[in-house]
Amino acid sequence: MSDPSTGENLLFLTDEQLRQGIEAMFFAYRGFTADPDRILADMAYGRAHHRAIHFINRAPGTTVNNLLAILGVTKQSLNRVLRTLIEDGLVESRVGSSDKRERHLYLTDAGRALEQRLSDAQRARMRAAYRAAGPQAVAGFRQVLEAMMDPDMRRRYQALKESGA
Amino acid sequence: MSDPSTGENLLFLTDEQLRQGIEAMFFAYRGFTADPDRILADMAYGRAHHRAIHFINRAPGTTVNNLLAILGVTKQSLNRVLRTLIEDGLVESRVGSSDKRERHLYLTDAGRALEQRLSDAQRARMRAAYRAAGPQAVAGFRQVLEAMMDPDMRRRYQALKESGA
DNA sequence: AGTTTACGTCAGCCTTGTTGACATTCCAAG
DNA sequence: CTTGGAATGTCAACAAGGCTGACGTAAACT
Repeated sequence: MSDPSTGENLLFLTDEQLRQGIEAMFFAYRGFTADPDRILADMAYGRAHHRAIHFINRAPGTTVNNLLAILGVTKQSLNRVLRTLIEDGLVESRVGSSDKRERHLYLTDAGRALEQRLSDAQRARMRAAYRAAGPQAVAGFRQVLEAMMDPDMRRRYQALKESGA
Repeated sequence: MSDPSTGENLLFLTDEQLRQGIEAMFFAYRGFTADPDRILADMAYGRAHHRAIHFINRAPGTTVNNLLAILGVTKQSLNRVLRTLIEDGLVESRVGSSDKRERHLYLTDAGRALEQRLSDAQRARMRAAYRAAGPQAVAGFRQVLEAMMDPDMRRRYQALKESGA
């Protein structure tokens, strides 16, 4: 029953199991983004706007550079998104007080309202999935996801966790 | 210690916990796609090609319509990808024998070779994550992902699981 | 015979990513 | 004080990969 070389059952590491995990990630991610996508489709916004709003809400006053690193896109790409959000009055960009080159980003009331709508929708699905699977499964879920991240992303994730907890 | 209304500890369902789960999905999905993306970048291919190749490999002889439903894109979008794969000799499209309107899709030897390269890279990361987290965490991981899928995607996922196991 | 289905294709549009080039502003080191 | 580099913004051009709409063809169904 156990792998003789390690004394441990390694059946969960077969290629077939890994393939199923890959497909599970694919299908689940689709569900994960489906609800906010529906909300955003009605406005002139897309997933990129959602991501920006999410992380600005999560770390108010964050700099553009920091947001860039978290999102993993170029400044030009982020700038396009950010510009529309600022124009539409969802995000406020304040020049840094100590370092005036930096822009610190904040959600306006309207921005927070949209963030709420989007994250309510996304959390509802997450909550349903968590509840269906139970606390122990959730712990495992988070463990595997963390192990799947690139090391620098894992560091950023941990930092967010600690700041929010 | 336990929620009085249910007699169960529901701390794992707090908004903060859900937010962390959302961020974990985001960061992990980036890692999940990073390795194949690097391979694909060298060729003229993208993530869309990878997905098509993956599912054709997984269900050889699948029809265009079926692939469409699995991938959740329009036929125009899929057709663009499929055409290049056929032109480049990675995918073969055979007219159906019983129903001649249908095209059945197969990977060529070259297609299978690329599929191997891509899925080797992706499975390597998956395997490392699985190994680091352990079998019990993996079970929880899969449970939560399944619960997160849209019902029809869950059905398709289950069907693939059974066909491959 | 007429309708529906499966597929392909043309044309055009949008979001969101990319690179490259260049201006500005400011901090900090020399 | 000057100069180099960092942080930011902006313009332009481009590509991938989604989308809709429209049209055509062949096969199958009724």
